Amino acid sequence: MEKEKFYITTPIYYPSDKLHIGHSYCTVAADAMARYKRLRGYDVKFLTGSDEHGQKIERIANAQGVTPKEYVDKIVAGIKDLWAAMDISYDKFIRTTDEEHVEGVKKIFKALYDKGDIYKSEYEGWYCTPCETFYTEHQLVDGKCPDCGRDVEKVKEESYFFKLSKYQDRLIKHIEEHPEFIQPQSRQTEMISNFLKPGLEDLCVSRTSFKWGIPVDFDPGHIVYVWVDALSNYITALGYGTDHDEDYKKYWPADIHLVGKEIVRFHTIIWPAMLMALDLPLPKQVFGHGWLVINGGKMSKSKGNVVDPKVLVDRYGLDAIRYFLLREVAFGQDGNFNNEALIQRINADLANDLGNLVSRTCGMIEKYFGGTLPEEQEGTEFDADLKAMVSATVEKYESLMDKMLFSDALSELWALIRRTNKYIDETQPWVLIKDETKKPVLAGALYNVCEAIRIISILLQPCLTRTPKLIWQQVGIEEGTLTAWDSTKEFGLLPKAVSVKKGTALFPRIDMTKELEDLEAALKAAQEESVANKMKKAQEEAAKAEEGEKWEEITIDDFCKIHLVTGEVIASEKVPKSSKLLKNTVKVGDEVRTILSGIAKHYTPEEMVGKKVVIVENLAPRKMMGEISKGMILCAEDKDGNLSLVTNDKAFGSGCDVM
RNA sequence: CGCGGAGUAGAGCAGUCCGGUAGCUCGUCGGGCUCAUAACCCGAAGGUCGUUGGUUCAAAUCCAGCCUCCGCAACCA
Repeated sequence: MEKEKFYITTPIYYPSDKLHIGHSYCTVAADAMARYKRLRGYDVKFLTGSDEHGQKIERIANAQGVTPKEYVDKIVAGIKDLWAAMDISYDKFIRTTDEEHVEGVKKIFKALYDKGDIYKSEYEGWYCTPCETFYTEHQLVDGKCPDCGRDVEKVKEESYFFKLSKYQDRLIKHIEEHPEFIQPQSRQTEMISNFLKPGLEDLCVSRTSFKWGIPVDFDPGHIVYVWVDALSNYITALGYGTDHDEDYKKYWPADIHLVGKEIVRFHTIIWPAMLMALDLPLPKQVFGHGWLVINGGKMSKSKGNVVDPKVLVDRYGLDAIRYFLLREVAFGQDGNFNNEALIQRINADLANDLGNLVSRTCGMIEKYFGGTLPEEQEGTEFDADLKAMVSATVEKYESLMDKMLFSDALSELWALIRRTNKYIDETQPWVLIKDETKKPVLAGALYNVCEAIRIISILLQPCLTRTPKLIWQQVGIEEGTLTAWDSTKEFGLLPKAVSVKKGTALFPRIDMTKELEDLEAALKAAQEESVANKMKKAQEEAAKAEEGEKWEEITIDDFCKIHLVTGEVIASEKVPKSSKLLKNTVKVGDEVRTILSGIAKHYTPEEMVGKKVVIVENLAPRKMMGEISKGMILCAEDKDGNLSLVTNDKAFGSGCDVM
């Protein structure tokens, strides 16, 4: 009989830096699901990979003095190492630089073009040469560059567009008729009300401004832009468009695209529209999971709070980290990641509940029976309740795992672990051992505990990849029929004469206060090594060298290029929809000008009025949030980012030169 | 009125779709037990469910308004 297939994917990650715990989160979840389905007897295809093209990669590689390919090869090797360290059981790792992917994308692009869903358009716009940027008519300010205020020239830029708008109605219909398509539900509402209902615009699917990508083979100079390139991976990885497309025929459509909430839009609008255009079936479900946030804030390189999963795995072991990721956060929602919660989970759930259960059980069997239970066993009045709990847990666990509710599934499993600990207390082996006639009862009770542990260990397998085997070694469970998934449905399969061998603690307890400091230091050290950090440093040095700001000596002539003058703020208001900007009306001599400043978090508009400030008079005008700012108000900034206006001591009026 | 998420015990969350005794984990306190990784088991204290109003016999849950936080987007001279 042929097995039922199950195709699950993670996003393909962008190798502009080392991956962080957020990537691990998504990938571990996909892995747990893939393992679960395999254990349930499915023919599973689990795909992950890397999205390697684009301008950003091109730039980083340039800055590091290597070719883009050399750069991504290095990063991808690191990603694969990480997945190996985290026991990610992917069946295929696709790289968008793989030949089969490149060929597939070219064919897909051409097919869409031939069908008329991709068309070439002459995008007319304005170009500012010094800024190297295109603007629409609408964006210009008084017919000049909104950025620098200089003249712009009219240019025509060729681009290919995908007729996304054509599929709008079909998309809405599909989403409404398939409530399971976008999960969780809240994302569906968001997609419809935020993007589909307001109307879709055709999508620009080629670029000429960079080279690192897949060329449009019928139009040299054009590079396939991210949408068609990256999203197609889900089918090119299966050999779509080649002569060996058996996998495509077998596994497509995907059962689940697991993605972060920030890219739900691409996967539920652009990707399905592309598939519709290609006359291919749509994926059955797109599941948008939440983010791991650090103390309430988003994890980001600029905040320097990125957590390196490798550090955690090295310190606490893989299963501790996998458990934490799957257990701590309700899947689909954002969840807090912090070191304290991690250590608490390890101590409370893994060390105290699970680890100690195995340890005390083996300890007693060794101590009371020399390591092997006698065949002669009797039941106790507490058995029925334990057995009922075991079979109820198996059922609930399966049903929750089917819905990818990992946290709830583990929560149920841990209730059983606690129940098993309680069973030991109920049966009181340490009392039974004192009465020779109670030996069969004692043996029976310990047998039941071993049997519960056996079933628990089987259920753990999708989530924890190493602990189940360690448990089997200690409790003397032979791998095979006794560890098959379906064997969880029968209590009492373990041979009566269980032989145990107590090993080292599965999860040693961690000293919280001591560990927190060490962990923090280790995570900091790892951040120092990130590409972003290196790039930032390099940029800072380059900036210092090139512009000679702050540290390099300048001549009086250099200084005279900057015209500083006193001014007086005569009015100030908040810029709507901006949290940082104040729009100030400043009197400078006889002139009154508008200057926008990013100081709304430090000064209220009321405080600003009447301030005698120092401004840069001859700074090129700049447009921000739809307003033109002419000049710049000087502020001092301390190391915490607090701002203090530079004023003049004797409160001279406006229009005085500052030198 | 750009979009979305969140506000429930000291902390982190579930419950909200489908109104009817407010639940879980950690922490705190008390007790039990001693096989075990200072563990395990039992019990207790602790909540005007952000706020105001409405619907209802009954609202954490439904409706309307408001406040606060977070994210997206935009932006930071």
